[in-house]
Amino acid sequence: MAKQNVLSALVNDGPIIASEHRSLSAETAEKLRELILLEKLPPGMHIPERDLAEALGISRTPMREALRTLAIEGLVEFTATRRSRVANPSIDELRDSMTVLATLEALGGELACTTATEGEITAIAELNQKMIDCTDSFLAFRFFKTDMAFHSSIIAATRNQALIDTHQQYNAKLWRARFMSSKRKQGRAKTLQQHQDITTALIARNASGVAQAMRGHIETAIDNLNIKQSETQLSTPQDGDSK
Amino acid sequence: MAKQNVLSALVNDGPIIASEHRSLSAETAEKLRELILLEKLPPGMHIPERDLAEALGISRTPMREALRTLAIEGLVEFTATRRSRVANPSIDELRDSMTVLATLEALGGELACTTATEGEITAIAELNQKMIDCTDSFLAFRFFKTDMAFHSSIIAATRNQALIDTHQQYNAKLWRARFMSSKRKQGRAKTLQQHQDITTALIARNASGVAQAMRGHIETAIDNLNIKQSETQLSTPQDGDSK
DNA sequence: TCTCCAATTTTGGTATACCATATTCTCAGA
DNA sequence: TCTGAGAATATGGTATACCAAAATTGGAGA
Repeated sequence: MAKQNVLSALVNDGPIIASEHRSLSAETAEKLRELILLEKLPPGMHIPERDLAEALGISRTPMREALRTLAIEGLVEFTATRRSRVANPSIDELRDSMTVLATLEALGGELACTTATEGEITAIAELNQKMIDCTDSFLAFRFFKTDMAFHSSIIAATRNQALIDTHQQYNAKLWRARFMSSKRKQGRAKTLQQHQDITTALIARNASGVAQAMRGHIETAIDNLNIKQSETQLSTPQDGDSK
Repeated sequence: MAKQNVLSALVNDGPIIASEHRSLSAETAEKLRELILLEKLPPGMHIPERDLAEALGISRTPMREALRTLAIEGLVEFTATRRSRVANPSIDELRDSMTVLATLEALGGELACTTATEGEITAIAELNQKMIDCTDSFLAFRFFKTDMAFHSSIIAATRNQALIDTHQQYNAKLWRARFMSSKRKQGRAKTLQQHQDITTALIARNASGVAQAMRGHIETAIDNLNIKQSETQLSTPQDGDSK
């Protein structure tokens, strides 16, 4: 049974231990999120809840809940007959999501101009600086994580919980696409310039300026997506299931 | 046991029958949605999954899934100890959500100007006309439903599935608040004028005009919310549980 | 009468069993 | 060798049992 072996290989760390008061299903959701984003579970792969639950040493009940959670986030999708698989969004779908994200970020920047404390703006500016320091290094992953933190910090400064939640949702859904986009070294200079523009406008509390800068920033990511699409003719297979 | 009686009273229609191929949990979610929006299950009321499942004639498993689904939509929330209750959003939270909704609708209007077919625009204009016809009648509920359809149709015309999904999510969360806002007869003239402005701009495919009109429209709803708040000093109790 | 702690009850989390349907496999017939 | 029908298997949906933690209750002691 090749599939069983593939799934078993995911469990080097032994069964999941609830570190805090969090439930097994929440732990499982987090574990799955990581496995999907790192492509240990490749896009399109079928996820039989029984097998994967067994591989992770838990029962189907929390696994089902975790899968439902990830389906909401867009990392997992269901076939017509309810079988779950790792989502494999088309470029069009990613573009649609990014379009919404661009609007959410623009709103966030606009609101943050009136709600952010001086301390929060300072922290955001420091993240901007940290990214500049990371640019020339080999630390692509740290660069990316700082990028994400920069954006999330701005949204968090709005104190609009609905916006924070929805933004977080889109971030999860787009994590992989943005990570791939971020690896394009050619785009880094532009990224840094745009971040600088955002930071400058934020310090000046220039609401429309921040909104425009953030919208433009995400639209660049959409452009990168299009470039990536034409360069590598969609390296992600339609069905990653090894069965 | 008073609580049991209250819950049992919800089930005049007998156990849930899956009408199509839909799962029990999906049916249950829809049933709960209705019960919550019509305040058969009042805001703040605790929902013990065992009792409510029994009242609806199903087991806990699909009930749990339904509750998770509604929690995502914002109609149900969980306490620190995972007990579920009907959401009772504060005015501030509603305002936050409406702020995001305003942005989503503005984006929708903007996109629709390039993606909508002539037929879709015609259908939207007809909904606008239908609302005018409803104004003077006693049909507050039909007026409201047409209002919702008007907005959803515009979003649907964007064909941006991410936007459609997220918009639908916010609609569900804000359904009750918008219904209450819609009952203010004083605001109807303004509502109709704004709808007319949106329709006119849409027919002209004036993207920025539609966006601005739709944003302004929702912001009026936020204002209504504030008025409502000062008028009736929050008639919804902090805890509707009758236990 | 009030307070606080322990016993009891309630409640959510998880595991498991069973069922219906979807999917896959096998092999007879062309 | 190919096709298709039926058997065998896989898979998701639901019900149920049990457990640990939370909430409630009741009563002893001040």
